[in-house]
Amino acid sequence: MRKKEHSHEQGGRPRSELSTVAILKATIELLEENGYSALSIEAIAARAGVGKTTIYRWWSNKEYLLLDVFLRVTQSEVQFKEHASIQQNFSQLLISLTNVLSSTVGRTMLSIVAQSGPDSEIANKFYSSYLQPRRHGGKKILESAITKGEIRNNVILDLVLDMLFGPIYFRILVYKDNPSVEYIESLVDQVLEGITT
Amino acid sequence: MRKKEHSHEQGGRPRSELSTVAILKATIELLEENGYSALSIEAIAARAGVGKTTIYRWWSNKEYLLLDVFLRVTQSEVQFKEHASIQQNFSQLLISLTNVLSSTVGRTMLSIVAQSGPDSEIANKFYSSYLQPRRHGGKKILESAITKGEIRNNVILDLVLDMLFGPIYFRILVYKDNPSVEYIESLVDQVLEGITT
Amino acid sequence: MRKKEHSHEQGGRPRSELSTVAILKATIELLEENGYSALSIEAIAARAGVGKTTIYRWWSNKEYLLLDVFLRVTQSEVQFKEHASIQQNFSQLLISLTNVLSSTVGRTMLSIVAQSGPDSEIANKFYSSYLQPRRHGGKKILESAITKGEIRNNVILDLVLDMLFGPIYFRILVYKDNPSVEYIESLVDQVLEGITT
Amino acid sequence: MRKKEHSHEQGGRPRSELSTVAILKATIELLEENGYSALSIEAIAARAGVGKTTIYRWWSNKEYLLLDVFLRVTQSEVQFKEHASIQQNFSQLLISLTNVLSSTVGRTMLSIVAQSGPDSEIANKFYSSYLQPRRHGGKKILESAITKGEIRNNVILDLVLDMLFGPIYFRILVYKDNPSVEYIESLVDQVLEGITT
DNA sequence: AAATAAACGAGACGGTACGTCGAGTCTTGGG
DNA sequence: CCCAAGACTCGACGTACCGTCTCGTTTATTT
Repeated sequence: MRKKEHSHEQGGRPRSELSTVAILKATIELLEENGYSALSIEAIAARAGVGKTTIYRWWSNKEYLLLDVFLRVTQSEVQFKEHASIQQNFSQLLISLTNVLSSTVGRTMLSIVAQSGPDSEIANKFYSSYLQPRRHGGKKILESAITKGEIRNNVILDLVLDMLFGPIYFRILVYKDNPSVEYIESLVDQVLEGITT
Repeated sequence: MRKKEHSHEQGGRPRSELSTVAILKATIELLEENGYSALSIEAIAARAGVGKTTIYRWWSNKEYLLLDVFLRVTQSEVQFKEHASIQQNFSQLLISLTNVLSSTVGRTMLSIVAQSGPDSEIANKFYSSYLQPRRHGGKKILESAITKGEIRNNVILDLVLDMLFGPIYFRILVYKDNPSVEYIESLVDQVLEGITT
Repeated sequence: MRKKEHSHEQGGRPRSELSTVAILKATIELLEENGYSALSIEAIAARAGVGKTTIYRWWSNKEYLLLDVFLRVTQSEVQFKEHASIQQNFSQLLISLTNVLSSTVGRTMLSIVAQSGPDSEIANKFYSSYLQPRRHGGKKILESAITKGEIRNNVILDLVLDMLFGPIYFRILVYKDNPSVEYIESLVDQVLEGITT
Repeated sequence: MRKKEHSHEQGGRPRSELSTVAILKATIELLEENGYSALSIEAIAARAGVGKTTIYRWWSNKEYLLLDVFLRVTQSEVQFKEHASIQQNFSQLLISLTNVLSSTVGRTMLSIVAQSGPDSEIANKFYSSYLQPRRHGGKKILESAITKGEIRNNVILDLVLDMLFGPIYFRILVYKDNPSVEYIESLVDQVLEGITT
């Protein structure tokens, strides 16, 4: 489970922002250098010049630490442009997703989720904080297009979204072949082919 | 790397089939009971009534052991029926794939692949022994349909295959929601929608 | 080589005296019960209720541990009584030596030294911490007797000391027949026979 | 315990002298190269080009193998010259003893004996095959001298022998300082000093 | 200013599992 | 029946990290 929120209402030394940043920085560095399997809390603490206790005080374990790193690194907005075409909107969404997930931190985060069990809190945090917003953005694009009559109104939205997102995850996670912009555009075109009016 | 092939041409006690089977059996049992993260070579050896050395003699590490377990469990044929419809052929292919990959061993194997680096030998073995054959089966179905004129001849085969396989992997690996038969049939229908003549 | 001295000047949890004592106690117990050859660090750790790491943190290996046990057990003074006779002084020295070396810990320590190479650090520690002081005590007795004119002044001191100590070690180490008080007194008498004026 | 005698009366392949010699040779070589603690049956078998089984068929363990090596290497006679002086007889006896025991094999054998328990079969074999004969030789020298009236007839023979042998073992085993010829001659002189008429 | 209180670095602690080594045994085929 | 080869079970090795636990110290807020 995740660490209890520490409030700081009645006295005591406040949490050190310096340490926090050093820890996150060390985590990313060591991850890039040696990969997730070789990543140890002890090494992070040493590199960050921090006691192990400080890490455990704020994060329950490596996975929560990685989740935090991931979320801090990828705090970009999900924007949806009303005036752009469906293709453009989807391409932009998927390209930004690909950029994030094909980074070292992104791939690591994905593989943690893949590793985790069905009701894992970490996976749920990842869904609600990262995945759902992007998926919701995709849904908005589709609904807007249906309203405009550009897309058939009898399509199963979740299925269509899976056809758009699924191949991206698949190529990154399983095939280790990060999708190019051309790939993404072809994918969007091909999916739209089957659902346009 | 993988263990060197041990030949048994001149002399020496032959490899014990009994031990081999006991190891594989113990691995599956412990995996089902406690999950991959709690799976240790020591526990496998103890459960199998086998020395640790015997495990390390034949498998470099847990991952190769799991790969071996996976491949022995899933040695089914990829059949392709000429007379069945494209829908039927694809549905059958994806249903069988889903059954395998959503099992405990299957999901574990997938997450090992997800965890592994880009040029991992383990991932390559998994591709060539399991993934490629299924994908090749899918390609054959498509090509046959193109020859029959049922599918447009300007579609990008690999992309279409990604649209079929991708969502399956995605739901199993990331969403932990194993695809139902209905889901798979809808998926096949929706993909075909965009590529039929 | 021996473990580096750990100081505890700035920070860190201090070394646990409880664990240290438990380890030394367990070592002695297991040694008495099963002998040195059956003595394992794992068993000591288990018996002492201590992690193996804690043992390895403070002692490089079984031999240093045994040396430490030996020295803590045998921290007796080497006293030399001016008013007693040479015979009495030597008998007392050799009896106390025999008592120590014919104990389980003592014999074990001796056999470790016997086993060790010519420039072994462990043997040197044993010499300087235990052997040399007793030998020095013997030398003092001889020199005092020479001054008093009771012993010829042309004897080779080291040789005489070897004639006193050698038989003791020999009987304990090789013949496994611990010298009795009578044996020691006869030995002292016989040696003195050849060197008195 | 020691290996049962293998008779070779009713057929079967006879014991290979070649293998036996190769094993003994390999044992000595590896002992000289790396010391006793690093000496393993596996290494001996490999160096000798011999199966481990062959070693275990004829020797119960490393210690018996070493004993065998020792006895084969030191199969010299204990001669006693009637016409030589007591000094000369003892010096010769102790010098030859020193030469044997200060060799690598000799020191190893001694330390095995030192290590062993009080009723160890290996130690007993060593006594009866090697030590007792030399000691008996020493006793004969003393008795002959008493008969001749050169030595007092009230000395305790075993004690005198201990005073001669003890220092030698002591210096080799504990002090790792092999006695020189001069040392031995001084020792013999000093001991005789106390027992001559 | 003093007292309180929490966070900090350091690092020792009990554990678990690792991957390796060697012991002594067993099982082949071959001499 | 011996032998080389080599796989077997078993037990211990010494190492790496885990997550927890003291320490003495530092940095705030509250009295």
